[in-house]
Amino acid sequence: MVDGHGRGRPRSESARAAVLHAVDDLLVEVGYAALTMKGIAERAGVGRQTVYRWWSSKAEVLYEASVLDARQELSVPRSDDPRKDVEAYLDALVAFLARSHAGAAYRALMGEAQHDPDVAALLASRDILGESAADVVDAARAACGTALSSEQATALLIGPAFFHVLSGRDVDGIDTTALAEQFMRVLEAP
Amino acid sequence: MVDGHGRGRPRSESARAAVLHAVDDLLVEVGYAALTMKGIAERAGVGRQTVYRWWSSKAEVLYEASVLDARQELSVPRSDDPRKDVEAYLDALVAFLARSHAGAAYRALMGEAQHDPDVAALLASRDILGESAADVVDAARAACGTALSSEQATALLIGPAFFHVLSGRDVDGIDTTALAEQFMRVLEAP
Amino acid sequence: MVDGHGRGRPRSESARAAVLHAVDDLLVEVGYAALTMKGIAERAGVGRQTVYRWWSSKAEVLYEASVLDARQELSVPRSDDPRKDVEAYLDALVAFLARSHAGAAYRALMGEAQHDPDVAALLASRDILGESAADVVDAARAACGTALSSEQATALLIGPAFFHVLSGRDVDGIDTTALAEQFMRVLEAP
Amino acid sequence: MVDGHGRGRPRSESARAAVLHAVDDLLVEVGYAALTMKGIAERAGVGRQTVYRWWSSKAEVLYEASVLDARQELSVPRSDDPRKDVEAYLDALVAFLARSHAGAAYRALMGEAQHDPDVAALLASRDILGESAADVVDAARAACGTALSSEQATALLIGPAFFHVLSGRDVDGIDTTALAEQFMRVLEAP
DNA sequence: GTATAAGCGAGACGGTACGTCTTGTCTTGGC
DNA sequence: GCCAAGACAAGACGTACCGTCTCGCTTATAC
Repeated sequence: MVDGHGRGRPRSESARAAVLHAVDDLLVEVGYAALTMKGIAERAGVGRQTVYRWWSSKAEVLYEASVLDARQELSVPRSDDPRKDVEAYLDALVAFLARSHAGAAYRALMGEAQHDPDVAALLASRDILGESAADVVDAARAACGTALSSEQATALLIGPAFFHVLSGRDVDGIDTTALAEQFMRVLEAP
Repeated sequence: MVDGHGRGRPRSESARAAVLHAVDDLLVEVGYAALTMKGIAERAGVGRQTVYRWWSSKAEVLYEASVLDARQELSVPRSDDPRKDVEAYLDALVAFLARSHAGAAYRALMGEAQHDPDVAALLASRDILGESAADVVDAARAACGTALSSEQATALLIGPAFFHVLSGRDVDGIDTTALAEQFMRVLEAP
Repeated sequence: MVDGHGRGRPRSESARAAVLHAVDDLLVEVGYAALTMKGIAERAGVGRQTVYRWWSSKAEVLYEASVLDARQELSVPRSDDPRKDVEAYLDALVAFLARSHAGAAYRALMGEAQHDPDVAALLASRDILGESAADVVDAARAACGTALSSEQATALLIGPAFFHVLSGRDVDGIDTTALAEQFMRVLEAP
Repeated sequence: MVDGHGRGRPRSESARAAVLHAVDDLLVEVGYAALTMKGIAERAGVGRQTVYRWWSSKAEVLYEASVLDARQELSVPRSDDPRKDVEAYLDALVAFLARSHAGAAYRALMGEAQHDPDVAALLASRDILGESAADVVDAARAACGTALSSEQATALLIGPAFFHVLSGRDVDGIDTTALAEQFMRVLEAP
């Protein structure tokens, strides 16, 4: 009992992995609406109670399955040029939101959060987009000496692309170079 | 057969109104997730078939019931000062997205659109936010002689506030005056 | 609306028949313990709600499916000789309890009634065995001028065979001629 | 290894007693239908595996917990008057079947035996009712010089009361004096 | 005025996911 | 090797909603 899980059979790591794998597959195959706890359990070859024991909703499973991927996809290397970093980040953001597997999960959860307080709380527990942008935003703010708060700058950076994708506009119409330039212009204002 | 509906009993306007009224009430009372076609029909005192006859999903009913009202909430009077108009529009936008009844319906549908192509098509059939911003955006563009396209400017105007609200951030933290200024600064760039 | 079922789609007689047929088949195939509402519905090609709508438990379905058969199997023609009628009834009773399809259902329900008050009430609503014996019992009582009440005579007639079968004794060891003679001897007592 | 249990920790007598005690309590509190192996284990403060290790079903636990006690409830002292002994036995039988704690367990198992061959075999392994009646039946048979076999006489003695109780008839309506007289009359027949 | 036709409320239909429950087994650490 | 704890796969429970259907009734136009 070194790991504090008390007595009894320990949690099956293989069952956990099978569930997370299954939910990943199913999201692509059937979409979020047709994703069900029953379907996840059956696809994972796992009892339904086992899924309910560790996750309380399909949103929670999806969140755990995708959040790690999301953080990785949204991390971009830093360079000496803040403007270039901003543009690279915007490229990664658009790729994530519009084309990535994990991004589809994120959009589904963000959507669900609009009418389910539990999902909203889940997403709020980890501000995936905000965190991913924090480094590049702070570097740009420091370089420009702007008066904008970190939160204002983050919304300014992410907002336009976020709105573009979530409102269903054509993703190819996004000019990240221009977005980066606009962002820097605001930060450089006296 | 003056109105082209052929023979047979004409559609009941009172049933239509009862359904739209019921869906409005129910959204507030039980939320989008618990909104069901069955519940709408029962609340409206209407047969379920009658609801299905005219709308194919709860999203369609909600769209007709609430979202179309959004346009009036988002229309702001024009003045001679584009900057003031931009700020007034942003105030209306934030009030709509974060505090309005119709805005809650809009956010629910926008969320649903992230994983339901039918709802996405429904929302795409009329770009409510983009249309509402068109006048003020075009006026500002004309006044500043910017190189930004209408679509770029729209995303720049709406995006930050949109992201702020949909990502669950504190609504009171939105400074529309600052957002308007940032927007104008980008448009005024050489 | 002549038959009082009010408005709405009328009950499907084919669904009712399919359920009763299915429960009959399943009792034989899988036994009472493995009989489930889910199984009945699936076997009948019927929604589960449809079964629950008209019967509240597997016991009720089984009761409705078997009671008519039971009454028919237990009815014996009357003759002029009460002793012969008594013996004929006992033959029918033993055949029903020990060898009949409907009798298996009856024994299952009688067993369930020992620990389920709802099933007990269901069986009490129609005293199948008592009713079936009433004619022959009353005729014998009239012929003998006994002091035994109808209920006493019924228990005396049915009891020994009933106990023999339900306690798991060998059915072939039942001598209905002897049982009939014993019964008549008690009735003929001064 | 003097007591034949081989190596390893010996069976815990306290666990065994706790299980039997728990099943006794639970039968009264929740009834047979709601009695579960899980519930028994939890009530006894015992692992589920421990219950399964020594009994294979709730019927077996119940049998060991209650039904074996039945023998003492059904044993009546012998006198010189077979008729009085018969009546005393019938009084004990009715009290057991209809009012005793152990009798409730017996009726539950008898019922279960009607649709579960394992339970039927369990009950058949020891003919509790028949054994309890053997002495009084044999004494009466000897005193009367009847032609009835032991099995026939047993069914005649027990059957009417057994049927009366198990068919849900009013227990207070049983006249054991009359039943004893009827039984003796048949035995005394030429 | 009398068909004909379509809409209406009601509610049953077959289907299927929900979240909970019990089953019997398995896997820990502790005694 | 037994024990308590508790996770495991399996699958039934009874409820809810899905979208469709079938009723009798109502309300129109068309003949």
